[in-house]
Amino acid sequence: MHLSARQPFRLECGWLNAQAFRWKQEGDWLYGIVDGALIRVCNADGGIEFEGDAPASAVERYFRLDEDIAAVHDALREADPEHMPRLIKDYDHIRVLRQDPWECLLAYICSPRAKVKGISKKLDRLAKEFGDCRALDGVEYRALPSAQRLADAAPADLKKLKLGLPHIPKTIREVAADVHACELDLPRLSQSRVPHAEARKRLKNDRKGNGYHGIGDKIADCVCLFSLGKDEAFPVDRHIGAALERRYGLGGTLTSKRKWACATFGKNAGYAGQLLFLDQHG
DNA sequence: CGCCAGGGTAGAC
DNA sequence: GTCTACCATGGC
Repeated sequence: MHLSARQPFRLECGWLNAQAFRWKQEGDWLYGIVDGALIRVCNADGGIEFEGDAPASAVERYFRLDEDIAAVHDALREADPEHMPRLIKDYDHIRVLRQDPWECLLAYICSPRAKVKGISKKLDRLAKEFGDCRALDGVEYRALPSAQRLADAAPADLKKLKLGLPHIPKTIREVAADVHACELDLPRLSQSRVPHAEARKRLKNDRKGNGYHGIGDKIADCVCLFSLGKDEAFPVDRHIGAALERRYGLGGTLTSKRKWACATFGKNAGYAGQLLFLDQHG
């Protein structure tokens, strides 16, 4: 089925995986899971072509095809006339995705001190061990496991997947249990009336106010931006930090850099960060 | 502020 | 082949 984009849009495995990690290219098609269903997508005149069992509305929402990206670009050019025009020229085809919040949270818990490709492999191992099989025209693919499935997983089975830093299996189990019990209510946090600051605080701490080990500002902001629709979130990692120092002469802590970006780019800070990341990253 | 925590991997040789 | 530095980090 054809879906048209409101403004310039082009799929590429590179920028897709910099946010969502699990899209796979096979020939002209990109395979991935949207709304629980395996789909394949490719670029088509003025938009994309997709096949699979996900509703068209879910695919449109995931890629944010109906977004008025030109208005975002206008605001960013005005906020920073020195750097943004060139970045927008090079990356006007990308969007900030709207992923499934649980899958996004799981992915970024696995992200610290790993490269994009390494994170993809960890998630593939999780999907192979615990996830359900999906198929499309003979192509098989494993979905990421549900929160319930991981909350019930044996710690040893999680540990053997080599998910990286030692705290990660325990954090996954704790967060999965809270998500499943709706003590960490991701659907609620995705509502536009829930402010970014509240969503970030909820992602970092459990209901008793104890911090989840390994979920700090950066990971919480990635989930806010890439799955909860908080476009003002500005996750600061090594690449973004370096870009801000090089382009804007910024110094200081990660928090001060984040605040500078929020003050400069306002409600579109997340898009600015994504442009800086792609430019810095390659 | 400094340091440390797996483990895969890209790049140098 | 193998040695090394580095990685969408956070906690102490």
